[in-house]
Amino acid sequence: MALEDTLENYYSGFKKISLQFISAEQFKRIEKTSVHLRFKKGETILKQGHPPTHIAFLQSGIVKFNFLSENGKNTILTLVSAPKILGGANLFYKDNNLFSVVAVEDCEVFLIESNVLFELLKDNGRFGVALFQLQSKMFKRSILNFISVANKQKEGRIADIFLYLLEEIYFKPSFNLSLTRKELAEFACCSVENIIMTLSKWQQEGIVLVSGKKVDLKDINKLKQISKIG
Amino acid sequence: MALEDTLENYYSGFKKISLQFISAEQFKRIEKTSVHLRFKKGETILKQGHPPTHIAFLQSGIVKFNFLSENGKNTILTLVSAPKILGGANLFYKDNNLFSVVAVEDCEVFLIESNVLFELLKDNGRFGVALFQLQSKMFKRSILNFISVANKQKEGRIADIFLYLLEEIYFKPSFNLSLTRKELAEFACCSVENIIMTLSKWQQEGIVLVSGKKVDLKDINKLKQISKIG
DNA sequence: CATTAAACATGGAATATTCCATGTTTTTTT
DNA sequence: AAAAAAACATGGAATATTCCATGTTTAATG
Repeated sequence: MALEDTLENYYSGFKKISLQFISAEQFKRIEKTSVHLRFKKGETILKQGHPPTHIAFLQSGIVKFNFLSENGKNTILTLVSAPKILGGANLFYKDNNLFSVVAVEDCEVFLIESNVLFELLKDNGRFGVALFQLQSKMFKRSILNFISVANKQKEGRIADIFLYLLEEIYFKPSFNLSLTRKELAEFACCSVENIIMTLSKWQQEGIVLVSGKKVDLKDINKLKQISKIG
Repeated sequence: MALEDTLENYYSGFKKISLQFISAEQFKRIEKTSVHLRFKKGETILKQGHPPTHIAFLQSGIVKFNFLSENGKNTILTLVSAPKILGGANLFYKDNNLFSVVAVEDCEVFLIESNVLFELLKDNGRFGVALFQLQSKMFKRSILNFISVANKQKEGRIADIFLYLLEEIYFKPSFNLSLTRKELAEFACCSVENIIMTLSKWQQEGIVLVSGKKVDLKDINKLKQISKIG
């Protein structure tokens, strides 16, 4: 297989979406000023506070959106799996990046210069609307998660993030968790102890089967019920 | 003053923004299918769960973004003062409205058919980007508020919403509160008692002067400090 | 203007959550 | 492979928050 073909596969997701709205020629302009990169688990792709010089298209892997508060506390705003356009609230926002994007699994990323994409959007309303819609859809889940955090107590919140992992990240009830207990706590906005105790409790009740990073959601209806009660 | 002139003033804010990006002729297309409405305090402008048939441009007044959870709990996602384009996450999102928009002060609203605006955006990338940026800016504060709710405890959260009221709604330290204590609680995600007790405490400490709906933020630096500590 | 409902206010009991101490297991580094 | 560091796990004390009971004030309604 020629190098060209391999590269082709790298950004095929983004290219496929783009070519629905812009010409091959216009896409070449994006290609020329873009780079393909691999990030290892734990590496930062976009950094909070930095100027939004790049938009990232996530080709493969899983990333977390990380917000570091003044008081040093970390919050995971959302977790996202490929293929997705990243850049988040930063995408169309002119200020410095509101949050960091960090790999929680090895990732392949297509880094696009934001001003190049931006210029293209000005003459391609449909493309802009499409990208905006992709963003909005992604953030809807994030907003719902926040509402969960705001209104429910720990069990309901933890149930919500496991349902999120099932429905948006792993797509099956049995998976190898990419997040540590600490990260789960940062996602559900509770203490690490809450995560551990709740998982132990659910294990005893037969709702989940947990062993280290291995997770098996045994009773999804029960999880949904816990989520609903709050 | 002729009726025409009066109407002109009604949607001047939106017209002014729009004409930077689209032609007068194109704006006429929006005008034709749009209506101007007044909403009294408490009335719902856009309803959660309804199809997103309209986008609202808020000409004057103050509105809250209301989310009603399955368990019956209400959350105020954000508070917004005119002039602003509403529609929220709904604006570019195809699903039914994610939340309600409700007047907390008497409002003047320009209701635009979303498919008309949408069609226009397809041929006017700059206009779309401008609207998207307005949205993103509005939601940035909302995201920061959520992070506050998720990470800080009640005093820090309540400090944050009063700083928000100062910086984004009333623009001066002394104002007539549009929200009830219950609504403040729904905004800060705590109990009504927390709001009342905290205000009493701050009153005694000379940080604020509260008497019914009248609020005077006496020591803004102290509020910022409370916000920072969490 | 009397009546009713809603909003405001206070304090203590009940509950939820975090913090801390301690120990084990797993992963990473040398 | 040993040592160090990080992650995982448990339970009780300390703290934060909500819930409940009760009463007052303010706003809405017939």
